[in-house]
Amino acid sequence: MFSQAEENYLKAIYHLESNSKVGISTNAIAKSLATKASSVSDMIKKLSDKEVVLYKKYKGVTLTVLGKKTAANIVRKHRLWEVFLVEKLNFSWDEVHDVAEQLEHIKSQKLINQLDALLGFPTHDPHGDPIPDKDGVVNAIEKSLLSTLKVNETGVCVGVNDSSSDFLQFLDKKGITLGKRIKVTEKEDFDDSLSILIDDKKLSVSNKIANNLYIKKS
Amino acid sequence: MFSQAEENYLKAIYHLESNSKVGISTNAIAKSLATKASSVSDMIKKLSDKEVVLYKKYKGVTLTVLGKKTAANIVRKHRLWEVFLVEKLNFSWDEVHDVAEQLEHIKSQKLINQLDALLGFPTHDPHGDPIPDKDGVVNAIEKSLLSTLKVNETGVCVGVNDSSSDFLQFLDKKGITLGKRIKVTEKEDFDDSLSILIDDKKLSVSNKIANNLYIKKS
DNA sequence: AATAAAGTTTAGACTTGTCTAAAAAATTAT
DNA sequence: ATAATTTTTTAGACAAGTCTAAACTTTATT
Repeated sequence: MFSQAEENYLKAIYHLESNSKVGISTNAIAKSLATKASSVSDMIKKLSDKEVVLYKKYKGVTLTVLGKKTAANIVRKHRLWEVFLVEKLNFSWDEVHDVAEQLEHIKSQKLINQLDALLGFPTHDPHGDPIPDKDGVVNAIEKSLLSTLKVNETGVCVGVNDSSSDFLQFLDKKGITLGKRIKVTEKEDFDDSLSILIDDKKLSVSNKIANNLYIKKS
Repeated sequence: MFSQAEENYLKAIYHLESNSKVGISTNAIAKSLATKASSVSDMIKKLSDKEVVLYKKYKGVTLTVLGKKTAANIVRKHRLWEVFLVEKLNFSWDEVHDVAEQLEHIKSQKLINQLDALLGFPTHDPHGDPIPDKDGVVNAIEKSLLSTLKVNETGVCVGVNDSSSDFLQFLDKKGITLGKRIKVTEKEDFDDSLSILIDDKKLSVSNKIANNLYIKKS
């Protein structure tokens, strides 16, 4: 059994590992959890004792098979709760994160199995992120950043890279939601902004936006 | 904002106060939370500093208006989650308590308001206990222990005094569920056991059972 | 009313998780 | 290859919450 703090560390390492092939540094974990490197050092020792991470002093940390499975299960719970909040309790996609951060630590296998069933066994959360299955296996779909599309290419919005309220509310305001088809009509060289077509309407989006919106090319 | 530990103390005091008109003793709280009197003494000082309890050394403790409202809100959340687990996730009434103990500490006003709506604004939890409203007001119904019924009186099951799995599963096995009508046909003097009629079937129940089942006389 | 028993509080210690400051190791730059 | 910089670890401290043991109050007994 893991404490909430331990679970949060496992989750952070899990997310960091998905974007990097080498061991995760103490500093990276500290940054991701808004804590200090010294606290991370302490916690890593505990997690190593519990055999969920591999740790060599000064050499960074990697999840063991058990650690990966444990972390995936926390992510699974987080994302299922997000679906629940949006689908059943009428939360918008920018409101769910903080509550799901709390709900993900609730301990009950039956709870999560039944929740999964109630929601119709969803595969993705409201931000387009895949929900790991019971064994921690993730079925990731092919996706690209909008910024990588070339002029005249089209695709469907399938996810976001930044889940902050600010960004999500901005997308809402512009009418950019998951499932919408986007066509890139122009690219400005000097600021890398894009002109896009969405719902037959013309929209201009900055490079920052284009770097945080995932598209499935089609 | 209150920690989980603080919330658990408030809830314990709230429940103890409902069965007693005097200040709640340190020992009573310790017993109810399965902790030690010394720990209770420490915590009571913190709660007193936060102005949710009134405390005079050696004289027991009572909730302030703020404390009562805070505690009622935790109970409200606990019972709404219990309804959710039974109604939406197919838990049985003997399985919900431990999970609701965790869920009651989730912090989100919107979550609980929407959950209330999803459930159709229930007034009672699966064990027949009343759900406090948003202001902490409880609408208790008239109820009596089965053991207080006289021969030939009838009533409807409306609650339990003991919510342990063992007792609830026992009731399930005997077919005694909330809403069922019961008629007392006989009372044995030597062991205070009862003969009852439920669903036109004759059943014998011990005094212990009769002392833990609430009935609305009718 | 004095004493015994029961209940309550305090003192000091321990655990978890955090922090700051300093020491040690690894990396980068010259 | 040595110096400077960055990263990581250790040491010591602190807060929350708990415990045991001892001291202190209150209540019960005779």
